[in-house]
Amino acid sequence: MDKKTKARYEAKAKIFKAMAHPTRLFIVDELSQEEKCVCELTEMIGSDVSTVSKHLSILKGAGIVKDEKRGTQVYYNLKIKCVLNFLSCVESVMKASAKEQLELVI
Amino acid sequence: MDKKTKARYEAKAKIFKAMAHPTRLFIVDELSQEEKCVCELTEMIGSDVSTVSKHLSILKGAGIVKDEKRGTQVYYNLKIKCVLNFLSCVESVMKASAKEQLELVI
DNA sequence: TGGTTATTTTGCTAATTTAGCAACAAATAG
DNA sequence: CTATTTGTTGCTAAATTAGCAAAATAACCA
Repeated sequence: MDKKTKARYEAKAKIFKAMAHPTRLFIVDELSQEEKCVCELTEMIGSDVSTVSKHLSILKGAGIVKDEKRGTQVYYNLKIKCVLNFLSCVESVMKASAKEQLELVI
Repeated sequence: MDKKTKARYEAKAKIFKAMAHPTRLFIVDELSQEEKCVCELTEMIGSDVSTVSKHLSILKGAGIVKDEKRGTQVYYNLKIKCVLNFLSCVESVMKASAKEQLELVI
């Protein structure tokens, strides 16, 4: 595998990694409906603000969300809508696995 | 967040995590074209067989690929085709980020 | 049976990721 | 200017993951 191809796979993996955390998937889901400030997300999630802020900066670094400061608050928006398609596929993976499991038992 | 919802996000995250590695993305890409045995993938990837086998078992555990033993060899197949749609979205995330970067420089 | 090939499992260490407290920074209100 | 609200950053401990190497398992053939 040449260097460029390898670098491309690494870059793609980084984006998957950014989504590969339950809290961050929750954030993406919430932001798909409407923008939210860090404080709102923090309350929903129930972790420390610093933890939530860090999750958001990972999503931002991956180019998945964007932020906008308004007054003392920072609002986050979903930047790339197609990531939602990921989620429906993931659900179909889950369904297929569950179905198989079930068939093993029956 | 209730227990069930939390568990669902964790399950989804697991699937993302399974894809969140350059080698595993490469494997998914290769398998999208045609089935391959562990030995073929190992040669392409250039890591230790044990490492490749572990990557494959992670993809299998996530329900993304399936295996089939034929003689002494184990062939792997892509089970869920829609994961390929992920990849095109990931590419659009990458393009958008690169474009932004470029605009900062110009 | 014994030896060979293909794959998986296990043991181990190094590297990465995560959570949350505490300190710091920015914007605003009084 | 000082206090308050909101977020970010630095740091540490705990948990997870990666990858090599050695041992174990399985199928095949002489």
